[in-house]
Amino acid sequence: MRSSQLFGKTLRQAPADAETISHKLLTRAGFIQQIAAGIFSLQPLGNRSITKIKNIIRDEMDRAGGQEINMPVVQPRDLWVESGRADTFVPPLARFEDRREREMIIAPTHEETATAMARAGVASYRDLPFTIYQIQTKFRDETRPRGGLLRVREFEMKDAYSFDADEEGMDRSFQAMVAAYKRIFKRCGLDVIMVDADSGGIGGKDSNEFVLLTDSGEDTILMSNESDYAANVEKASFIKKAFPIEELGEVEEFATPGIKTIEELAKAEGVSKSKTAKAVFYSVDGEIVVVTIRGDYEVNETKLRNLLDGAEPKLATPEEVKAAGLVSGSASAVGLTGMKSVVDDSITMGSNYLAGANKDGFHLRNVNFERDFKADIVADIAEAKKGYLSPDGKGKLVAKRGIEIGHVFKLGNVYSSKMGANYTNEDGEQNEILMGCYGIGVGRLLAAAVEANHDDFGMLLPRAIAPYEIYLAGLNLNDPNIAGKAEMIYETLQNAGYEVLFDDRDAPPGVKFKDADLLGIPARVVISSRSLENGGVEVKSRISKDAEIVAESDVLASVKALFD
RNA sequence: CGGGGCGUGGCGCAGUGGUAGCGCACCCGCUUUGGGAGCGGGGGGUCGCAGGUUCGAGUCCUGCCGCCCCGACCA
Repeated sequence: MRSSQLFGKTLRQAPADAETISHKLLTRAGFIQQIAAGIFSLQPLGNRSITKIKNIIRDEMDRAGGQEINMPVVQPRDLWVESGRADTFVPPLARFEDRREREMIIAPTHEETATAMARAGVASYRDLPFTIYQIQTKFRDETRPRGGLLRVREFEMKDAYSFDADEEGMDRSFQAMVAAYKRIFKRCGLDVIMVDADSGGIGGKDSNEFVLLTDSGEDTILMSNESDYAANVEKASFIKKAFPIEELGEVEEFATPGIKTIEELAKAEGVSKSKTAKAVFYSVDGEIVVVTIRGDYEVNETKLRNLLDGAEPKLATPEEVKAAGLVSGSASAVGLTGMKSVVDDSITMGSNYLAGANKDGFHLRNVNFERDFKADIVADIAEAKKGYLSPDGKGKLVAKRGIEIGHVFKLGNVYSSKMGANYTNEDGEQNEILMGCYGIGVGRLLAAAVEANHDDFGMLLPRAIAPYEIYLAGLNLNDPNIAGKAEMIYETLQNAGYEVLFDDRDAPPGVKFKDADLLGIPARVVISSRSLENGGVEVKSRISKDAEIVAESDVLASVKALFD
């Protein structure tokens, strides 16, 4: 490709509203164009990188036994009613009516259609297992897109779905995808780690995220400083501090004028926060749920939601608290009736707590679980934080930021049971197909690659996903000698199979060098009067400071050596 | 959805009531060619939209829209 023909110009300055490195560089380099919040077009260079990423993904999906399919973006809403997600998916489905007034949606993901495909195509265990995948557009009307391609509303995702007859098969299919994912990220030059994750709105039991650790990421990852334990904060657990159970004291009310928080209470009584039982009130589908957790921990709302069968817990508003007859600042589960009670297991690891008296300006001493208040559910709903003990007993947790590039789920029968995706087993009985699903955000992967690989001058894309492999710059092409030789080298490199961007513009050297650096093309070849005087052609890697001069006849060998 | 910020030429910005400007980019010519060149000439803007105040609005007021950041939320 000749620069003079290339559509898309580089920008000297990034648009003022670009904040993250990848957004700035991808825009300046002419890879992407923003159309609306979270909606982008790909220009030729960006499209080439994306195409390369997609081809790597296809290659590895195929190698892992996947079969490529294609499912529609526009779907009847009925399909989502079947799965139960029509009204619960977050963000809400984008919907419209077609000309026959049928309710349609724009798909944010494709579990429903994939399940429908399997349901139609599978009759017997002999038809299983298989894995299908596509690279397809999704639309999610996020409230807050951010960071250029990092978080968008419309995006291309590689989504794969596995279908198996039994648990062992499902696990095998899952592991095959995990292995493929590791290869994909490695080939894209990304050092990605796999962490435990919450499965959120997709459902299923186990899920793992593939995360690139970087400060520009929006996810918080907790990992052990001594073992390979790593989890998204939504999922992360830890070993809670346990205290000896004392002899249970008698409940005693005392005045606490002006005391509204756990901190104030603990301080006033001269005890650690772990000696308090904190009550937090949530509104869940209009019902008040009281959550009790030891004062030294905080509630993880994702864990709470999972306990409440996926219903969205929202902190109760002051009005709701009041309407329920609760006294904020002095509330506790003691003596409360008619509302659901959830207790974090930290409460069972201590005794004789301080807690609210449900009376303005008063608290209680020696409050104990079971004796003084009960729970409908006792479970771990505490948020892990840095410094806490790793759940595997090895080391402490440290917190890092990361970008979630991929996510894999063991879905089990979540969709097949609701949508009736069954097969006949060896004994002639009907069984539910067990599924897994596996996603990679393609554009986000590119953005992450830029976040991970750049310097002050521009991108440093790995060869596998750079739009071109070689940036060929001829300086002073008005000189017919240089122009002629540059054309010959262009021919030679292309004939050898390299993807070459030939900067044939009538521009000063500085402009060409700056563009070469900005675009992050891994190799640069320069021919100029100076290089010719020095004995030929200059060959330089994007990442190295120095160039080497080689004879014209050795360009090919030199480039090859540089790539090896 | 809560908080904050910003909308003036392709990009970056200046312009606090009186003729819409600057840098880069773009077009033409000449010169120049190793890190975003020099000189000369030129084109391009309903100042986000709609109302209002005023003799007069990019500038003041009201409403709306869009975009960005933080938070909430999020396969």
